[in-house]
Amino acid sequence: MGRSPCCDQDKGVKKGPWMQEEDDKLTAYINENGYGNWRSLPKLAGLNRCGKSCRLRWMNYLRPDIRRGKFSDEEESTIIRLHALLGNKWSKIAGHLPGRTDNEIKNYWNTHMRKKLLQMGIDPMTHEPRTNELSPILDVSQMLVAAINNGQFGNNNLFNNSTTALEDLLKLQLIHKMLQIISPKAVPNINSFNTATSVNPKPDTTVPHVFINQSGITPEAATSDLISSYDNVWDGIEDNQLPGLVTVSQDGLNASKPGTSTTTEGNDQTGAGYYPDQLHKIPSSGLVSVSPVTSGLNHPGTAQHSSAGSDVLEDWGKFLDDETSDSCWKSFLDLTSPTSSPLPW
DNA sequence: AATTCTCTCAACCGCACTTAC
DNA sequence: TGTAAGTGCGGTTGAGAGAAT
Repeated sequence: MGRSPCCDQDKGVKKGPWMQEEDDKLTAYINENGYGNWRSLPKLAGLNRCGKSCRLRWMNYLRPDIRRGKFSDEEESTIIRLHALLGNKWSKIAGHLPGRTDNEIKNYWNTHMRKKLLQMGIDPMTHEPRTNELSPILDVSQMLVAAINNGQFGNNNLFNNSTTALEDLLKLQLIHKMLQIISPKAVPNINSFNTATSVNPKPDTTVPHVFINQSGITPEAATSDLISSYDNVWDGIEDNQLPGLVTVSQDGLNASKPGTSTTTEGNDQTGAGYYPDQLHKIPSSGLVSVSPVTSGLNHPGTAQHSSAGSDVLEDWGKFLDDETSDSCWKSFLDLTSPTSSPLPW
């Protein structure tokens, strides 16, 4: 079905800014009769306007419950979180902000908040750190790859369900780094580990010691410090509590297993690497940001975009709406919500 | 004081979805 | 079931205001 022509488009109806007299006519008519059929309303109200124009004027300006003025910090935070969840669904976002119109929110986003996020190094579309800000995540994931490739986990014990203290530490550090990027003020500052030595877009896996703790603290002690810093944030961590989990295919990663050649051409050792079983399930859309364009965390250093984001969005929406959920991931999300701690913006 | 530039936001445009027949 | 009318939505535009030169 094609587009239907706009009502009265070619009948010389008035366009442009509304006059006070027109506002009065429209307000008076709707107050007395309500609104229902916008197409017929202009004629009935004595207005030489298109019905769409009348609807827009009423919805965005004349409605009595319109809230005007500067957006509050709380409203800003809400918009950011909802935009991360819903994308440019302005009317849906407006539904969560009483008195605000989709048009107003859209304008505010495009003129203020986009700039603000860009200044913070956050991509306003994906809500993910822009390339440079991903480096800490890449650092840690690269550390894992380097450690695995160089046998730092011992006799491949990552693959027989045993867990080393070092492995625990590295995993926790990876999550911690991600949380720091998402909300620097909301996560504890951990001084006991200082593993990332440089930002290296193409990690040198021939240097096995890059992840070794510089301060000499043992992995066990560092892990203990990190865990205690989060108190009960970590409580109840279990697999599969986050909607949109994907299982990373080892084959799809062009992976190399530990113990195999590290120099074979075409066998990617430089960041994509091989993910141990324990790390196969990763959030397909990041911890907080959920947008139609999702991050390719399964391949650090590349920007893999998913075209199947809608299902994940729905899952996230249901997940976040589920008040009964006691998922540990919800704890993470709550950690960044304005009700529990201030966001950096 | 005049001109130019930048920013803001109300309004428009056109597509897509829903509803009615 | 197909079609047209009605409506909603998101992207874009452009006039006006304020800032900068």
